[in-house]
Amino acid sequence: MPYDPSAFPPFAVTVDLVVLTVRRHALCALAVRRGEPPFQGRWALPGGFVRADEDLAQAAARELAEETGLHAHDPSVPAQDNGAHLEQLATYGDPKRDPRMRVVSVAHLALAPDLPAPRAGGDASNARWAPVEELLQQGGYGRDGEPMAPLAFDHHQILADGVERARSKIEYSSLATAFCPSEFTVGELRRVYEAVWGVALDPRNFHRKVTGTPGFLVPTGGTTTRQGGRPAQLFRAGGATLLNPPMLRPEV
Amino acid sequence: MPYDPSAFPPFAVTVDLVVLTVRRHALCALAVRRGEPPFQGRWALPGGFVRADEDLAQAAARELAEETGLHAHDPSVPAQDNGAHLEQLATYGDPKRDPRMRVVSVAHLALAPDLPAPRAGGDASNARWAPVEELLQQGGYGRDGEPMAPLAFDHHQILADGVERARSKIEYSSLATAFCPSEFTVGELRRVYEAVWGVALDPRNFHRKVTGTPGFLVPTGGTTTRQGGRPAQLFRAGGATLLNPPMLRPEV
DNA sequence: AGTGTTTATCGTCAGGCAGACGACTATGAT
DNA sequence: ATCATAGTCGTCTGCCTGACGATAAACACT
Repeated sequence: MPYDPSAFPPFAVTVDLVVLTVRRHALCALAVRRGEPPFQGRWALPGGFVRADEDLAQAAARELAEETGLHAHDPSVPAQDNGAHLEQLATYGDPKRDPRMRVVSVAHLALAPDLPAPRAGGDASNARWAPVEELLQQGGYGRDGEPMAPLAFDHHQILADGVERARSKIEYSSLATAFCPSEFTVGELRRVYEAVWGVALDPRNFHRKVTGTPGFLVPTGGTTTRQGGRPAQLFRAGGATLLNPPMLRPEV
Repeated sequence: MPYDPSAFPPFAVTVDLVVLTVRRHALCALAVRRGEPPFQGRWALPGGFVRADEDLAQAAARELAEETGLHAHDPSVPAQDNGAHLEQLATYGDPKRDPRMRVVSVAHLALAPDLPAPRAGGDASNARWAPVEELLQQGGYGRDGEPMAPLAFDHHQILADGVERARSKIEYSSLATAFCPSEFTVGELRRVYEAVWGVALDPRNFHRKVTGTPGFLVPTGGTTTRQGGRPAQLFRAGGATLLNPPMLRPEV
C-alpha cells in the first residue's frame, strides 16, 4: 500500500511548559495572560507550536528561553550553571481541548532557581510567578483581590500533573537542587523541600540525610550567612542523580 | 489576530504500544512484523494513527484491543477482570523518526497477564511475544537462529523506556499484579518480580513483605497447587495502589 | 560587653524494616 | 516410603528514620 497523506488526520502539535520555582517559601509556577481568544485575558501556561524541523525537546527549550531567558540543561553536561532542568511531562490530546482545532500538546516540566521578574514579550503585566496553590484553587480570589478564573484550556490538569511529578521526583532524585543556585546551603535545600511538599522538616535529620548520602552534595569550602544565624557551609550538587534510599515525605 | 491554519505545520499523530507480559519466567513484549516500507519485514511495536475524534487514551485502548483482544482497565473500575493496565509512557517527535513525514508518536505502556497466542490481523506469523532482552539486543541472533535486526523507527528507545518504567513502577506500586491473572499466589507474584527485574528474591522475605502490607493482597480463601509443591493461598489484588515503603530492588 | 534570636551542626536513643537464613508443612512424583 | 518442590512462620542482626537534647557561631539589640 503506497503512502497516502489523506490516510491520517492532520494535528497541530504544541509544547506547554510547567515552569516551577521556589519564591518566598512557596512553590510558584510561571503563568502568562492570554492576549487573544479563546480564553482571552485568562491565565495560561506558556507554550507554542512545534516548528516543522524541530524536536519536541528543542521546542520546549526554545519556549523556555523565550519566556524566561533560561537555558535548559543539556543532560550530557551535568555541572552546568544556572540552567534549568527540563523534562517531558505528558501529552494531552483530548479532541475538544482547543475549540479551534485538533491540538496535541506535549507538556514539559522545567525547574528553575529563583529568578528576577519574568518577561513575556517584554510586557511584564502579562507574565507572573504565581503560587501553585493560588493557580490551582478554583473560583477563589488571588492575593490582589482579583477574582481567580481557572487556567485556560486543560492547563489546570497539566499544572497539577507537573506539580505532582516534581513533588514525587524530589523524593528519590537530586532534582531539588535544580531549584537552588549553583552554590547553596543545606538549610536552603531543606527550605526547597519544605516549600515543594508544604511540610516542615526536622533540620537535624535532614542535615544528616543529605550530608550522609555519598555523591549528593560536595562542599565547595566556602560559607555564607545570607540566611542569618551561624555561617553555613556551601555545597554544590554532586554527581549522584538518584537518592537511595529516598528522602521520605512525611505523612499528611 | 484571527485563526490562521497556515500558522502551524501539520503533524501526523500516532500511538505506539509497549505491551508487556511475563511468559516462561521472562519479561516479553509484543512485536509485529511490518508489512510495508519503511522498515518492511522488520519487527516493530504495534501502533497506529490517532483518529480525528479520538482521545489519545482511547486510541491506545483501541489499538491494544485490535492487537491482543485485551480491554484496557478503566481506572475508575479498580477490580476488573483480566483487563490490561494501560498508561501513557512518553511522546517521541524527532523530525526524522519517520522518513515519510512528520510523525509524533504518543507511546503507551500496557501490562497484561500471560495470554494465548497474539493475533495481528489474524496472521500469527506477523505478531509474537518476544523476550525484551532479545528485542533490545542489537545485532545478535534470536532463539530461532534468525539474525536479529533492530526494531523499526525509534522503537528500540521506546521499548527500553517502557521496560524501565515497568521495572521502576513495580517498586512502589501494586502494578505487578497486572501481570497476574485475577487470582494468584504469592509465589506467582514473586516470579513476576523476578522476571521483570531479572533477579532472584528470597521467598520468605517476599512473602512477609507482600502479606504484611495492608491492602495490597486480599485472600480469596481458595488454594491451588498449580505450581506444584504445597498448596498455596490464592489472593486477589487489594485496593492499595501505592506500596509504602516500596519493594526494594536488590542491587546488581 | 551582655543578652536574646536565629540558623547550623553534632549526638543519642528507640522503633521499624530488610536481609540472611533456620525450621517446618503439605502436596505430587518415583 | 522417600524425595523433590513450594509455601509459610520465626529469629536475629544491622541500618535507617523520627524525636529531640545540646552546642556553635553569627547578628541585633540594649
